Amino acid sequence: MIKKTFYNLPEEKRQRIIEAVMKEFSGSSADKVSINRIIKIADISRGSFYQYFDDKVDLVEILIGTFADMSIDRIYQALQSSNGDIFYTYIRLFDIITEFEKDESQRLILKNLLKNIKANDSLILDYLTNRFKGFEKLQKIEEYFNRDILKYKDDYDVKCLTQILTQILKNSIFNVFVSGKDCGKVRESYIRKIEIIKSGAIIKE
Amino acid sequence: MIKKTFYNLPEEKRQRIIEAVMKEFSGSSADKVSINRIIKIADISRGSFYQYFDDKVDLVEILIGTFADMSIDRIYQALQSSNGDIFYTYIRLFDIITEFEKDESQRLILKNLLKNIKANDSLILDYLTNRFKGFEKLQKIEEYFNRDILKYKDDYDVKCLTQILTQILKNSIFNVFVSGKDCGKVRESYIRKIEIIKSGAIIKE
DNA sequence: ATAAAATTGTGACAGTCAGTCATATGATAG
DNA sequence: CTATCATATGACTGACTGTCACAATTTTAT
Repeated sequence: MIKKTFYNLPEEKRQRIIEAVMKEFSGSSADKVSINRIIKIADISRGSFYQYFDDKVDLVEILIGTFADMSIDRIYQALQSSNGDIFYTYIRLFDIITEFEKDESQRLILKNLLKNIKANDSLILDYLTNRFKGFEKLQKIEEYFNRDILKYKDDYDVKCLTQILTQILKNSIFNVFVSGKDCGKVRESYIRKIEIIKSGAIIKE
Repeated sequence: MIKKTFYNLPEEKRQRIIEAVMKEFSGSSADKVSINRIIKIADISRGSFYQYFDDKVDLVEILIGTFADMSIDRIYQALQSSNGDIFYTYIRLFDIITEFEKDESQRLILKNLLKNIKANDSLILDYLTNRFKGFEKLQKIEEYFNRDILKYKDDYDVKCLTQILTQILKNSIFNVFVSGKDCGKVRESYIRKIEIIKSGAIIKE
């Protein structure tokens, strides 16, 4: 948990720390990140660091929060404009997240961040979902989806479907940022997968 | 890379080390595993350890290899007996892997192993796929699947389909071992997801 | 059998790290 | 002016990994 002392800090100092964290994370993957180096770069004392943060996890939270802040408006907009089409929404999500690939610094930070994230960690997408919970009108992303076009309509089915799509999205994002695969090709394969999920893999008899 | 010196070791000593590794991994998650403790338990010197292994990664390889060895026969059998039904095969894979949940020690090791595995790490399933490459007659698991019942038949489509199924399988395995969710419930949801992928999520018009 | 060479074993050591704690400094209020 | 509270500091502890010069052992050659 990021402590309240961090938010009490004068803007200048807080920014200095955030920048040091970003610098460290663009050079080392999450498990190699050194608090020693960060306090050196940010020019704060060891004791101070532990007065602001519990541990490295807090630093990850800062970074993910930063990325989330940068894209939350566009995601909100994508949800609004998709008219409840769950498949279209997931394609838009991919595009919004891979926007970060264009900025070299952001790409590196995301790479190092994702590289060592635990396999079942919630990460950005779930972080965003949590953020959305704060929105008055939304409880879950799922509620956005128009069920009229879906074959299965009860909550359990919709949940299964979003879980499948989220898994495929996560995996594609990893292929782009961590494995460094060509974004266009990954997108192509991602869309193909969505198509399969949409219309089914077996022939109708 | 596990060094050849490790395999030159007398059986007794090698077993002592493997047991020490298993003991350590059943008590600590992969990132907390201590080489110090392992060499103490196995009663070998620090220098020796580094003559057998490069680093912790090798220990993970030992363990995954052990689990793979335990299940490879059953997986091979499952592939043979499924008559090329890719969906049935993936359900069998889930069942074979979750067998390990019944043994408390194996459950703990797998939990600690999976907990910190990098999100896009190959893991057991891919490890097994690689093993299969060693088999004379097999190149990839995919070649086992009968494409006649599939709507899409070219290589690209089959690859996309197996990737989707593998992702869903991985996620379900994590839910069982790491998140500690009820195996029966996870299985139910896993089968539901396979059903959706199989027959499609949208209504036919 | 003996010497030489290759392999394996050893633990002290250097360098790094995270987290703690007694103490110092600064700010605020009575 | 002093008491209280919030913040800052860096030395310190204990733990960790990977290395290296040297010792012991086994293998090979003579």
